[in-house]
Amino acid sequence: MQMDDRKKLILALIIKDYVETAEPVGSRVIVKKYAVNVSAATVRNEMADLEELGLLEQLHTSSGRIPSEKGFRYYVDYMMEKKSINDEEINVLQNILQTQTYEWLQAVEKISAFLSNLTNYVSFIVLPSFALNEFEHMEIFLLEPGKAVVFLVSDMGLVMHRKIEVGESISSEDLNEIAQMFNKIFHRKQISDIRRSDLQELRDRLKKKRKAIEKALESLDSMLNDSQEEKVMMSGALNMMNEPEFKDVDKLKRILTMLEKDGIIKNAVPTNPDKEAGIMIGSENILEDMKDLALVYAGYRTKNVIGKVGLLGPIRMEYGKAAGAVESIRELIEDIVKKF
Amino acid sequence: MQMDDRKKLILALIIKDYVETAEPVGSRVIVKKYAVNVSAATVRNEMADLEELGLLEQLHTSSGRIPSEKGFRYYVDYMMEKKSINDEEINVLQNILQTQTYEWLQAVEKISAFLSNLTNYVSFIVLPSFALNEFEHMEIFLLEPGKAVVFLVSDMGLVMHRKIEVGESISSEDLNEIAQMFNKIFHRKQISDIRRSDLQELRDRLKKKRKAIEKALESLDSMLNDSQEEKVMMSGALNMMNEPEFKDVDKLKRILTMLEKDGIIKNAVPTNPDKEAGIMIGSENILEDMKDLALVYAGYRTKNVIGKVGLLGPIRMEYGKAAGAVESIRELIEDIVKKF
DNA sequence: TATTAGCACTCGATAAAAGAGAGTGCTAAC
DNA sequence: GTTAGCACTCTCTTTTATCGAGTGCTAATA
Repeated sequence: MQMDDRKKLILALIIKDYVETAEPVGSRVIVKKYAVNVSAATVRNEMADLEELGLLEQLHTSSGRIPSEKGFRYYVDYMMEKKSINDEEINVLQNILQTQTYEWLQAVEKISAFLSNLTNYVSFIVLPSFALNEFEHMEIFLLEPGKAVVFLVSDMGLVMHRKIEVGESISSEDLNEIAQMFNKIFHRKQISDIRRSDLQELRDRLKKKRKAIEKALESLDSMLNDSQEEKVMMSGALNMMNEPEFKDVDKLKRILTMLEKDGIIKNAVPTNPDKEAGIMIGSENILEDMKDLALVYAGYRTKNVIGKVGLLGPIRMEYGKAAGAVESIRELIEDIVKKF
Repeated sequence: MQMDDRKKLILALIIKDYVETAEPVGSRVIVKKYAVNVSAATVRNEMADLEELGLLEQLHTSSGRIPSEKGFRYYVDYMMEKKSINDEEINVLQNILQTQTYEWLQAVEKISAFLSNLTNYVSFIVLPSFALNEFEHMEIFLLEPGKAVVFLVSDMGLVMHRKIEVGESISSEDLNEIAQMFNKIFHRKQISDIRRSDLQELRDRLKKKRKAIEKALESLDSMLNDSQEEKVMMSGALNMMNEPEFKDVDKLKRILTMLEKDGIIKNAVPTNPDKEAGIMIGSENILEDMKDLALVYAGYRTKNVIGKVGLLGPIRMEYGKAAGAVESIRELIEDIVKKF
């Protein structure tokens, strides 16, 4: 059996209606609500065909049809139109970013919130691991005798700081010297290339300021470790509460608990995502736990590193809108990155 | 009518059972389950008295009794025993803090998570506004020509940083000079005392490095603004899903949406909380939106500033455990503060 | 040959009725 | 003051009846 135009139309209408109402769609609805120029009986025949093709399913004999995962897949592959975010909305966001953010991380948070508000799905942004970037600069300064702060800056402009305790006898100049030494050795190295052996070498060179150096090394080490992981920003998790498929508290609980779990999203999104939005529908998802959800994602590039941005929602998702929004935001993030 | 010992016992047992089961408690349960040495009929008489006193209520004529808000209040005021966290658990937390935290904020996050895990309620910690503390130190350094980072340190050990753009011609030494100037003027001032007039004065003094100074001032200003607000850490919000009173998604949604709202907790907790746990039950709460919840809170002091810590849960709360936990954590926070 | 009107049938959803059971309040006896 | 006994109340669960949306099939129609 072949898909002809009428079958496509009916599939599209069923998806549209189902996405809107979350209810099975009957033949009458198609004819009346969408003013299709054939009778209900004809539509029923087509629906039976679509079911045979695996694109629709019936919850029970006398219910209307709902799109199957395969049905959504067909729609996404052959019929979907992406709806980009309009300029007005982008301007709103740009405005927020310009007036309210000073840091890259803060900006990411706002963007994520914006994306989830716009779509009413759960949005996420995965930040490329700091570890892939280059060591740009470090600095140590004395707060008071015995206490100092270590700063680490990557070329991406990420700044981290950590307080350390040093010997009471250590002076500002000592710390400066240490910092300069560090900078000389590490400058422009990939942070991930800095091995413990380097650190050991350094440790040997300066005997005198032993404690201070140890502590500085420790703090660097911990910052590196800390930043080795990709960070994930998620927002709008509570939007899931609005979806009728999760109106049962236990189901909702499963979903929200899962989303809260650290690293779940990192693992859910394929590595090396493209600029084009990728879509995973229900059981297509990598993770078993996500078989009741749909995922729309894309990758953004910052220098040589790839970050991810995307949306999570029910299988009954507005894929066109979601994909369009994700792609728009993906582009916007790349622009923002250049600024920071 | 007076409260005698038997009435107290029965009230306590009803509360205990109701907290445990979330079901109305009948006279038989009291007699059988808790091996009280009187007959069910006697208990019924006492229950009728307790109802007359307003400490119990009945959902309908033939249901068991549940404690009223007034009943919980009586219990809390006259009968509750606080259950502190045991040392073993405290050790677990201490361990986490020592091995996994480097920053005050990080520590607060862990503590809050610990508190919510321990009690299965929603925990929060309100950080005293940075603005109340003293300006300790600032530093500026050059990242690359035209770009610099400004650091601000308070005596509480809070460190903030912000990137700024300066003129290409500005050298490291210039920035140092500016920083020293700032430090001289502001050292040990209450951050909230730093007025724009001070900033203006400074601006006038150094004409040459105009742009750099402007930018540094701007960044300081924005950091100060940023930190003027109290920060709130909340964790375990999803614990609400476990409470039978919120098994209805709409109710749950109302609660979670409210909790997510920025500043709600800040406003919910009375100012100047004591070391002793304070308790607000249902409609005793300041905020109308919280009339279905109970709040247990205490204040911790850091130097001259007061922070807040507490728990939110259903009215049917284990008040003894909650109050004990909050007070233990309150103390622990004060200890931790001293370290940082 | 494709389309459609007509109709019996299915099955979930809602409503109404019946029954069970937990718990009470009251009375009278201890 | 306490308690056994008992009628009564009211929710909750189960059962039964009814409704109606939607289907699939058949036969008529264009």
